[in-house]
Amino acid sequence: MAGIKDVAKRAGVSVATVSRVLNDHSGVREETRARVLTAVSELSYRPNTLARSLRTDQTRTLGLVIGDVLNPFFTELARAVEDEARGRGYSVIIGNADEQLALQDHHVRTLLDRRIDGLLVSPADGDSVALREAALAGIPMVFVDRWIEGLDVPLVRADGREAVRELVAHLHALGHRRLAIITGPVASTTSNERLEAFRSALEEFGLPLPGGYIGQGDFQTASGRRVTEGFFALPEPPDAVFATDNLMALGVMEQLRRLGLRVPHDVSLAAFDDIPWFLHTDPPITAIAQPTQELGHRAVAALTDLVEGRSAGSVTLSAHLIARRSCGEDERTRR
Amino acid sequence: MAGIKDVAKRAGVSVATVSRVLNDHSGVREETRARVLTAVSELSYRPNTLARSLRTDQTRTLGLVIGDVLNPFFTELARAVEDEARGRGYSVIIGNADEQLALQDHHVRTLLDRRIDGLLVSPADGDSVALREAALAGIPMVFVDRWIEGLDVPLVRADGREAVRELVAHLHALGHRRLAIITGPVASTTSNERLEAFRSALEEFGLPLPGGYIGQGDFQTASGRRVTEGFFALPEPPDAVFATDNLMALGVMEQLRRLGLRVPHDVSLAAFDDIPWFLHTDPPITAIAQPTQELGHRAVAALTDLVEGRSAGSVTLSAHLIARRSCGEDERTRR
DNA sequence: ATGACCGATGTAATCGTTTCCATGCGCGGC
DNA sequence: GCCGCGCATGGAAACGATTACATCGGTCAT
Repeated sequence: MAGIKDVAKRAGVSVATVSRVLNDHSGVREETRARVLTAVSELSYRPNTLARSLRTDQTRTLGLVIGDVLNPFFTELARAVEDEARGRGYSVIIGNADEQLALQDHHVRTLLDRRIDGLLVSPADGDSVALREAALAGIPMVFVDRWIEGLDVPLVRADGREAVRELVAHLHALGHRRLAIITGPVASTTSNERLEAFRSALEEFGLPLPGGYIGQGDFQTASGRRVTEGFFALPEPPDAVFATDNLMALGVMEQLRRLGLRVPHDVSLAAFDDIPWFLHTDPPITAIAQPTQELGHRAVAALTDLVEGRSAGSVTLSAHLIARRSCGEDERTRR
Repeated sequence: MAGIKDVAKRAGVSVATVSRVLNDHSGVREETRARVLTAVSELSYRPNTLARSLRTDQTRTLGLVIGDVLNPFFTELARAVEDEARGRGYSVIIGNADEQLALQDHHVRTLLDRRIDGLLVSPADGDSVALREAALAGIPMVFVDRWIEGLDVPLVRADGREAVRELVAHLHALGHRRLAIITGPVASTTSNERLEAFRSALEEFGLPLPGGYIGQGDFQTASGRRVTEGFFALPEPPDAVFATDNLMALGVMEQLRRLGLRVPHDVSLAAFDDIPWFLHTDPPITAIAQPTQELGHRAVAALTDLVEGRSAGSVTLSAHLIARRSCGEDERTRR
């Protein structure tokens, strides 16, 4: 593979000059620049980014660590992040944590070893040594969607609390009184926020939230199945289930089908995170939608601010309820 | 950030020795090795992969360019690829082509600029200059799922032809006679294979395939909507539609809903690529399933063979039909 | 006693860039 | 006619690792 020296030789100039035209610095005679450019294209020379980054100490690359690449919410986020980053002249390297702390930390370290300029992360549950160290070491870093308490890192997210309250009101209006929730991992910030909002909305409506109606999930499909199985082994199963992400809602549907239960006839279902398929499921699923793309765009904006030496603050957007038929019929959903 | 020199200084040895213990070369006294290791952890030193790769001319990184990150088939593939690669000591950098030739080539070049050791790609439609050059330049490369004619690059894929024939037989048995297909981009190899298999199966069953029943899509949702709109503007619309990927099937459903048409009552629907949601749609969708994970694993195996100097051959797996209710009821699907 | 050899370590070249500094040249002002 | 200046360019030192080769004691066979 041709290097800058080959280009220099062919153009009859020094490597310094080649570098100058490549990074279009001023002060190169037009004719020289042209000679270099032809040499570049004749050799189809491409600069070695490794060498370049080593020298300049910047990679123009952002790392993105997501919870689960099989979760449509995260892929939509990743798509938005990559688009925005590309527009700003950055590449993105995605790490999929598969909701596992160890795998997340593996990716964080790998990305740091590559000397990425900044890190965008939606941290998994638990205390991440790698992230804590990175934050302390001053790596430009922004949390998106999920976060870790006690770290001074800007956060871009959607506040789902009001939408959860709306959801509870919606379920209550439809006559449901035994509402259950499937949470994410214990220490998950988003899941806890959703649980707290759920709990306080139930209180507001004078409804109880027995321990048995709080199912411990992990944001992945299988846990939705498992928790649902538990719910329906209860002497008095819930009459509505709220899954705090879309993959667990899928698990719920799978298990209900296995149990021969119908939505919303036997039980209602709602999910956090709206995805295109929710419109076409049987029945269409009521969901809380986040402005996923804007989340991605804003997160990249914040991160590049940090990377380029500007300061960045947290951003909170809002989520909203999209009522469909999975919680029963009312005047809004019947059509 | 600490460098190898700092470690050397702290351990009271030369950088060469540090490097030796880091890459566990033999011939370092046990006590020296221990001293180095403590220095490493005290400084929490991590080798700079840029420098390392520059020197050794290998990155232990594979590039993966997929058609569309929003397509569950590709994310499942990406997941499998990353798993397998990690097991073999490689990282993966994903590039999302969004089904656009230009974006695909952008990613291919970016990956090559990063000096990845090998490239796994599911090429988009059309003549890719970047891929052609890479193949000619001898970059270790493997195609997965899709391919480009005329390039001598191993291919790992599933042959869908038999399954498509099965699908047509299934539709025919259910009484459908006006079968339509939504293809991918014109030059897409997989889409063409599916179209040809469809056409010859129709022939076998004595059914016509009028031009109006061949809808030109692009593997993305919007094209499914658009083509469906066209089908139902025809004087005699089809009674069954076969979408050659899952995203276009989603588009079909969206448009049918808009038109107030029901599946399978008004029209049947089947898709290539099975995804978990197809079980829960209204009605569940008949699909042709590929062994996606195995595709990913085998592709990585082939690519690492190439990278590590062994030879690699193409692999062809098979796909199979999963009949559900979206094509109407028969004894297999009723339960 | 001597030289060959071996094991443990250090020195320095190298990978492909960028960039600081030096150099050479032409030109205008005096 | 000389000085100084600016412009275009080149030389060489980094960046942080790996690794071929040199070095240096010490051991052992002769």
